[in-house]
Amino acid sequence: MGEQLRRRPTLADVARMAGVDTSLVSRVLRNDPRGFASAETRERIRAAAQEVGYRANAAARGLRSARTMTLGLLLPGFSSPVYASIAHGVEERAGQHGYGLVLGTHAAGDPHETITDMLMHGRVDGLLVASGRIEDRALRRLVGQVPQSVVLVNRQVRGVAASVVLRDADASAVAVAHLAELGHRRICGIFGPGGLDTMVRRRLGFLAECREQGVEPAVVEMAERDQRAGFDGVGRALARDPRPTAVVAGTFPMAVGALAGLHDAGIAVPRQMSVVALHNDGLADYLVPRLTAVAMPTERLGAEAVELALALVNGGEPRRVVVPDPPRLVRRESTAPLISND
Amino acid sequence: MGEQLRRRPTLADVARMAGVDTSLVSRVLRNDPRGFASAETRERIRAAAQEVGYRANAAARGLRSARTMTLGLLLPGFSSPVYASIAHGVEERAGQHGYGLVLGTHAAGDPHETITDMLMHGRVDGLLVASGRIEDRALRRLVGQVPQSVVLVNRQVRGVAASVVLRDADASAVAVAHLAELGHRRICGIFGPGGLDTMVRRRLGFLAECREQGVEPAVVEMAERDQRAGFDGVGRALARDPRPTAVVAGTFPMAVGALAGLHDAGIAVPRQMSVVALHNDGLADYLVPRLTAVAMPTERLGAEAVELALALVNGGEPRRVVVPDPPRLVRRESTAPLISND
DNA sequence: GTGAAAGCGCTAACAT
DNA sequence: ATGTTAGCGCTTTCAC
Repeated sequence: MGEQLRRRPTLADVARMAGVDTSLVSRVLRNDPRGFASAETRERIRAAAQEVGYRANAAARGLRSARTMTLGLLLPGFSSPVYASIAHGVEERAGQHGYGLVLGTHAAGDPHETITDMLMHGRVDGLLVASGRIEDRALRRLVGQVPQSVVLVNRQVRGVAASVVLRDADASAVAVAHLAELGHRRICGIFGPGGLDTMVRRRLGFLAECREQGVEPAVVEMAERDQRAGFDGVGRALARDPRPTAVVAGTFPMAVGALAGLHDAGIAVPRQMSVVALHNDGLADYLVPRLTAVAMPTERLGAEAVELALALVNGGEPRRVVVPDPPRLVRRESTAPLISND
Repeated sequence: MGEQLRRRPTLADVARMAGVDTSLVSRVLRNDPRGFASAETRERIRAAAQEVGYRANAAARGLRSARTMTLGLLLPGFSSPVYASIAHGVEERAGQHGYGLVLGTHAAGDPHETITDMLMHGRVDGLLVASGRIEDRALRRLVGQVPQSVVLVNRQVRGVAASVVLRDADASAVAVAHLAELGHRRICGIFGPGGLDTMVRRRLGFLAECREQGVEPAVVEMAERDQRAGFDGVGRALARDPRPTAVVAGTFPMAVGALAGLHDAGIAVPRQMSVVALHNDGLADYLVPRLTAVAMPTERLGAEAVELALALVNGGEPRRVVVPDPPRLVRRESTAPLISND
């Protein structure tokens, strides 16, 4: 019959119940190698803990050990499928290491505030920044204060040594190569703002592969990278002379918007215009037509970011990581061989 | 010239620098009403804190005050637009109250583990459960252990007293009324699993409004509520005899799937079949055709859940809240007047 | 194999 | 208006 406690049970409660000292309870419950209690005592302690429903208080533990076992993840918002996927990868891998996740977005407030609060108050052991929107300067300033624990996700910034990115240039190349193989010779790339380094890499990869393939490239640069930007961007692509016969959209939402824009313009996809998205998403199979896309390992991106962050937390050196998995073409219905040359 | 500290500055550092006691620093920095320091001292303390870059240690503060200033949010995953929107509402409102957000999903692991960990270890002051997938029993068990701090979001469970839901039945009614006004007399509702209480309410509202409007209802119940379920579900709807002339999809992704399914079946929307989605999303404007949808106040749902949780944390009584904002029809291109009776 | 004691950084009750 | 004191619950030497 355990005494009924009104308050949260503490180590002391368990210790009293098992007739041992708190320190021993602590060691046993954490499987501390230095806590080699006799099998019998161990059992008694475990039973007592079980009985009162003991749960270590995270604050006390964190205060004492200076480890929160929590990682922070800073996102631009919850909406984009790419960020959802990254977040999923982060959460899963963090969980495998026994780490929890504190989430912050900066859709509304001042990004630098959020960042500062999480790291500076010691709420998290490390911070993953997966937002393209925070200014480089703010980032450098932050990292100047706590260099050991900030990892950039899907982004590189001069002066920040720890980052994980994907093979963006190769993704563009895969898209272009696919279209070239289908016979397209005038391809338009619709990209987001040139200030975002993913976009820079994708555009460079696009241009390089066009040259490689003997394809005439056109580039449209938009101020955003959402559906509307794709919708508007494809209008600009159609105005080009000579008109391209295929489009590479810099993001998945842009491709969705491009599809809508082409439909509104009365251009049939893929008969009159082929469309490829950079990044894949479950939605692709439910669009009309089903969207050909270049799949990128976004979950793994999140997972690798966690690994790097934990390495830093444990005193490792900052590194620039490129997730090695190659981008992979998922062929669906929005691309087809070039038919007429006009 | 401030001494350069290697370690994180603490209250004691600031106190020493300002030539006062730590307790005074604590009070001044928190604007504690009982800490009426002289303007001059206050300034000195603020300056010192600024100089060394003092940030209160969250663990120590949490340990002492038994408040973490953090809320937990349990989601089924990051993908669904509805959950993204709820999460956004939660984060924003929590932030307004100075609360941070710990995120947990249970896409992969055992949901009850995640829940337990967050609440039981005192990492969060309250927990918002926005997952339809966790079994009622597990939920009741959890709430039995920590009744004061668990709020169900978009869900009601017998035995759990604190919850916030939307006017689901009214959303269905809005959709049906719209279709009835367009002349439709045979409407099919495609819903997710009957075990989810949102789905129950939407189906009931659907049937009630059909009766009200003198419309012949058909109901298709799917095991999921994603795009695929909508795709497959619309196939089942088409097989009904007499064939319905309009479809109400129980979720937004289901409507997306339904659109795709109808296209594959060669049924023109809205000429041959009207489609309405329950819940709205930015994607609606970029589908072909643009999707008519019933907008529901999901961000506010999240915000209200935060309010309720904080009320509980502060000793308030659990309540069942229904967000009062009425569902609102957003008319786009996927619905049209009934043309032929066959 | 187990216990005693100190202290992480902060807040709050009680002085003065 | 400011300082003293105690202690939140845990981990960690160091002793025995």
